[in-house]
Amino acid sequence: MQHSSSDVVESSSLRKGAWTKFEDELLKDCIQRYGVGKWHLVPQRAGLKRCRKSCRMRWLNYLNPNIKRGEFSEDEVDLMVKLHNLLGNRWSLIAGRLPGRTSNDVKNYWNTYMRSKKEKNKMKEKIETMKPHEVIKPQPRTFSKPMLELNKFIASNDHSCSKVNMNEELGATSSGTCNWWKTLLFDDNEDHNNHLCEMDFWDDQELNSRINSFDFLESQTWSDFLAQI
DNA sequence: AACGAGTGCAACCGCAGGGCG
DNA sequence: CCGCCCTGCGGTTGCACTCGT
Repeated sequence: MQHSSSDVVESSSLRKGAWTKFEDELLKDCIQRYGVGKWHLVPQRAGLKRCRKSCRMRWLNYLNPNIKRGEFSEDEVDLMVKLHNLLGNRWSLIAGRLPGRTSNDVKNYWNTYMRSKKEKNKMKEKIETMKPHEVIKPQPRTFSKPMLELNKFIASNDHSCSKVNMNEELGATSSGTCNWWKTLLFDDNEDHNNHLCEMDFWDDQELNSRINSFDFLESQTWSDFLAQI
């Protein structure tokens, strides 16, 4: 993909780095006067020596009055984790379901969150490797069954399975048989195979609490949810 | 007080995709 | 259909700040 000619022109003699208060004021004034959009016109209209991308980013991630500041609440983190399990690194989509949060916020938070989580896992791993009698099980290198089931689900275009259906399915197979949706109950998607092994140790209470954490799907079907996305 | 490591987040960069002539 | 332009997204970087030694 070639860069547009405007990008090349913009890159010369333009300011970079941190925004000053004065620049912020100019940008705010411009947005208030002309509204959001037409970013290629914003630097000229505002009298800013910044590229259009920089202006857009500054507005969307910082100056926009709808942005919520401060730490993420437990609910927000919870929802973020679930959405990430469903959508992957689609930060803008995830941010779209977290009112007042920007994709940059979500992405930054997630990277921090994942970093601390990985370190925790490393520590856990270290402790586990200290066991003198450990037996190392070979890990399957192919797709796990749940992922294959998910593919079938997507291919079949039957997205009508609601939380109720999931619970019914759980009731039928809670004894350890893998169901594709179970992988969505994890807090990350780092390694499904490891999770599947981990799942075998869940008791019914743990499994039910994971299922019930899907309350945000209570009133909608999967097709509703996917359609919204 | 000084310094280095760690952390959080603003900002940049490259690219993909859609609209339009 | 093709090429150009614009917009927006996601990965990455860099810097300021905090904290521990």
